Amino acid sequence: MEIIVRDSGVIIEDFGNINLPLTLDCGQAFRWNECGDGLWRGIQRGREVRVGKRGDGLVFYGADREEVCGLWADYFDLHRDYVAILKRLSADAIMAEMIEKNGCIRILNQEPWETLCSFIISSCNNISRIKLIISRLCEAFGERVRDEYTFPTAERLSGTDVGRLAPLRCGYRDKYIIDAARKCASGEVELESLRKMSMDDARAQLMKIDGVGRKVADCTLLFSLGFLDAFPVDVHVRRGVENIYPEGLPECTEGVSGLAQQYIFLADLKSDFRC
DNA sequence: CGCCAGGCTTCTA
DNA sequence: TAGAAGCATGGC
Repeated sequence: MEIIVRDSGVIIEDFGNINLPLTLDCGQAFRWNECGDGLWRGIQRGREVRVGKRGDGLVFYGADREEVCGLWADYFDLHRDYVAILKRLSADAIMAEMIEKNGCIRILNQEPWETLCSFIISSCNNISRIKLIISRLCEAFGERVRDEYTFPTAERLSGTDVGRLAPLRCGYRDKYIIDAARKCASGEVELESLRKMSMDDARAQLMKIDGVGRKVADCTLLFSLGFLDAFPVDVHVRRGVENIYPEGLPECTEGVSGLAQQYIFLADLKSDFRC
């Protein structure tokens, strides 16, 4: 991975094919906001950064070289060979068309607790309101870092009660957030240990939490724990598969179906995504 | 007013 | 074991 430090920015070469808005602001992560000049501001694991594309590379502002190579390269899944994966997926003509038209969507490696809690909030909800509730959660219970707030830890939330979540206006999901916080903080569910389990075992652990069913569990496995073959099915993916692949997913998606899922999800979410 | 949103739990047959 | 009802909220 070639790194260039220039003009207070840290540039990683060769990842300029990433589609930032589709990766950061289309239902996978909920805390990125465009801040002008094609840059996106976000915060992860307590570190705030601005990221954008510069020519053939990705540029980061507000982080030093070490943090970019460590935290952010992992977050953007830069150690995985997407050129090879996208080439493999392109064996299917429709996948090839969606990839050609929309570029490289990367599957993020987000902090697991933030991901789990965010997708508990996502249930039967729309993306703009999910973002709103999460921003209120962070302002109320997180810690201020420059222009952003950290995502509150499970430990922090396990010490509060359902009543104090009322200002979030998150509806019936409040009790699920508290249950998840208590089970994760107590170690009844050990999120980090899920990485080395089989996908089925890891999913079963997550589903011990109230408000976590198959879909929320699969989002957590895919968007934070490195299970690229997790395939969360929501209303968009169900409809997208019925429309695009009524005979079932093509064979080329095996092992990387989570990434294919994201293209299918967006195809249905944005009706103008594919054609 | 009704319908929908990156669902889940509980009840019922 | 499958299917429906109920659950909060807000945009359209």
